[in-house]
Amino acid sequence: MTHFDKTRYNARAAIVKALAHPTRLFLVDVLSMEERCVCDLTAMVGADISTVSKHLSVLKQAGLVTDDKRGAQVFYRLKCPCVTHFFDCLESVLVESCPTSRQAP
Amino acid sequence: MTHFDKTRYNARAAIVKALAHPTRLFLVDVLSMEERCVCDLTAMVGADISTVSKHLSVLKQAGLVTDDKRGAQVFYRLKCPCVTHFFDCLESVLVESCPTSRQAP
DNA sequence: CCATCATTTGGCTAAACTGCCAAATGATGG
DNA sequence: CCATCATTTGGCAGTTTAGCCAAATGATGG
Repeated sequence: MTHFDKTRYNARAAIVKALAHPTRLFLVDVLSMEERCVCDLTAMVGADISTVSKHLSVLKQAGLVTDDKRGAQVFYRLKCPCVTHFFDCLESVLVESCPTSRQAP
Repeated sequence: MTHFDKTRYNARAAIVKALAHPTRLFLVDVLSMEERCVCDLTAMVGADISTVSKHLSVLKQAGLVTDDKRGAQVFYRLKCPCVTHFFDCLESVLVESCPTSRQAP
């Protein structure tokens, strides 16, 4: 693995790490539909608002979402819609490894 | 977020977590080409063999790879080829967030 | 059997991550 | 200005993760 490779895989891993939490996956899923303010997201997640704010900042730092302050509220939205394809792939991995999905007989 | 949702996002996060490490992303990338034994992978990664073995077992437990013992060697291969699409998506996120890629003027 | 090669497992320390509370910051409307 | 609402930041305790070494397991070939 060359130095160039290391740099590349580190960059990729930074993005994957940002997604590697159930709450953050949920946030990405919600934001893929439409933008939302932090208080709405907090209500949906059901955790402390500071916790949700930190999760959002992780996603933001990874370049996955952007925020937009309007009045006292901050609205977040998904920056890269392609992230949604992630979920299709995740589901197919889940189906693959799920004991109920058998190979053809 | 319902209990069902929580379960679903936990399951997805388990897979994403398994990918959330540069070495494991590298392993998936290599294995997407062809199967490899642990010693080959270890040489490519350039870490202790026990470290690589543990990374592989993380990927295996997440259902991303399978292994196959032939003689004294263990060969790993990618179980779900769709994971490769991940990388395309990751790259586009990187391009998006890269300062050198500007918006249309 | 024994030595050897390939791999996994146990264990340990350092580092990173989570989630909550409390406090700070910022905007809004008297 | 002051009180209030929305959000972020600091900080702490508990949990998880990473990577190395050493030891255990498993197959192979005398």
